[in-house]
Amino acid sequence: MMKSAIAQLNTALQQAIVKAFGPDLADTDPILVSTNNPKFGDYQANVAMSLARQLKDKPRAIAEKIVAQLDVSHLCKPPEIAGPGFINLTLKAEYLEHLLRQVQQDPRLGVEPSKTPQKVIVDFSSPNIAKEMHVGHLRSTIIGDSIARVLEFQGHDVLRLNHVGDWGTQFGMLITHLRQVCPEAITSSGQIDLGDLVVFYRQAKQRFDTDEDFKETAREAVVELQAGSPEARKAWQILCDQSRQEFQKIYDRLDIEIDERGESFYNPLLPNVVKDLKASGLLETDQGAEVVFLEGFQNKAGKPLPLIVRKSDGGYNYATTDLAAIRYRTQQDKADRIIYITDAGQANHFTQVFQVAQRAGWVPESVEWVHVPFGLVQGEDGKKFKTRSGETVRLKDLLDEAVRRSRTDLEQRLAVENRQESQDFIQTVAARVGIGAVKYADLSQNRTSNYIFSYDKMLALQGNTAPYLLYAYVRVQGISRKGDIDFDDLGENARIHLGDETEFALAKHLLQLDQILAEVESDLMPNRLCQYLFELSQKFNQFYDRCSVLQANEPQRTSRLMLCDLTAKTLKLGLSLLGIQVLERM
RNA sequence: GGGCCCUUAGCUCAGUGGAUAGAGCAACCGCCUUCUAAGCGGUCGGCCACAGGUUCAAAUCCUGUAGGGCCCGCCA
Repeated sequence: MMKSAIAQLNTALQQAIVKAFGPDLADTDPILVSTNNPKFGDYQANVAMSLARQLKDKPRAIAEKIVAQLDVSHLCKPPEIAGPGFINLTLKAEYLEHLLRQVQQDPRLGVEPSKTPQKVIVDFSSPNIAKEMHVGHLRSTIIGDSIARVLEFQGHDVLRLNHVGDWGTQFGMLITHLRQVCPEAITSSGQIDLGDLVVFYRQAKQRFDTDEDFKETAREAVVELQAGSPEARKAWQILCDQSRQEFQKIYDRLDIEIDERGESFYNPLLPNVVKDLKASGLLETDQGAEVVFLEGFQNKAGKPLPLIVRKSDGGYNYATTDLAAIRYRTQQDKADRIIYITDAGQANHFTQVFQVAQRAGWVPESVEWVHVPFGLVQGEDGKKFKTRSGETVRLKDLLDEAVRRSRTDLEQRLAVENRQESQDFIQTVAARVGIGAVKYADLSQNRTSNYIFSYDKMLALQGNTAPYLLYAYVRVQGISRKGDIDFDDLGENARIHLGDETEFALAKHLLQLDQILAEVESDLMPNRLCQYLFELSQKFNQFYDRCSVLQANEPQRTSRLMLCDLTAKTLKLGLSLLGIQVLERM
């Protein structure tokens, strides 16, 4: 909504510049930005300073000449010139009221879908078969889901892909080990749970690292599997199914949808990847391995670094799989934008793989490839997040703990306030708040930096947390219950009239949703949406504190009800794009 | 040796060219006969790591330095 206001102001300023200084300046950018302080109005045009040298005049004089030609009276109060030559613009109340009215009648809250919808692939989560999901998967899963949700809302055709680690040497050792110690686990399904599997995996890994004979047998098992032996194949299938069921439990809890397309999917395509690299002349043999030498990457001796696409033992590795995936995603899926959500440590790998794909001519110019990196999850000591005994934290345990703590907080509050609530209510609120807190804590940080994980901070009842935002939403629902208000039926003549400064602040913020979503769409930074929603909640709480709603006289009462309704709808939509569900009461 | 990222208030972090750098937490002081005080207001707190450069304008862009993290040939 405010995007259109900016566009109109931009055009008007450009016209004024031309009127003042002639057609030579037709393409001048008015440098129109939001102000950082309400006392300077809503927007400021900074163009006068930038033109000073070119026009050989003082910025303030230039600003005056522009303002003399500027006609924005239908949108703004009279422009003011301040400081060295800023042109300050303040939107009129009537114009804001008009915009708010439009937003309220629009199920998309004034956010227009993209005019150039794309086919987008979001590659995220990607746990490994036969291993538990742990904190390391948390960020990819949560950030990827949110980015996918925003892009879907913006009208793009999004394919959410789970590139699970379901292939490779680990299956050789796992199958070999299980044949010896627990054969029933790989002959029929449902015999062992993932916890057992993880233990077996650990044992297998240890044997693989220390026992040469075992290592050899495991290698043979890999070959067997790759050759399609029915028995090995079945074992592999069972292991995958078992893990898949466990992953699904986590995804269900997190309310995340994702399509599995694991590494094994690309298996049949790998030989052609190498073959085509050879045909393109990029492939070289080095120390028995098939490699492509990279441009701009050097090893310790200063020689070009190779990307290995076929190991000396003839096997393929993750680089090969990723190359096959890039090719499949551009050529079969016809993706316009491919987004990888992985930790920052893989930045080199992706740059390298993409370089090779590009040099091989597999990626059209029009396709945007983007690695969305994120930092490590650290404990409160700043070190890698571990349990007290030094183990990796299982995602399941992490979520359980968040919900448990959220439940304890809630029960204490109920006791203090002498409230009686059903077990069902307690369970639902604890789960939504706990899971929401985990998600919000992660999403609200700039993802590129490391992230210090703290239950206490994420579940804090005040500050930039999920509970704070959820509470703002609940407050609106409280008004609706108390006043028996149907927000969808406020009457034909319902109008917004802005009076108090908190009403103006809230109204202007509400109208910025479209800009924020456009930013997230291009920058892929969900923390901007978090920041927006947090500020919205703050502005709502300020309004709530200053302006009584139900006790107000008409037409103020209806106007304020509309502001409440818009706030709630915006919070609900925004939170849903973060993958967080709201509550009616808490 | 090479590459990527980070360094902003006591703590956790926003802020990728515009006015006196912002939140939250922590500390201290106020505000519930009134829609859930899980709230609101206020006080305190910063050579934006350092040094140069570009610009009318730099926390923001460029170069260099220091400190921290991560990655770098057959794991993913």
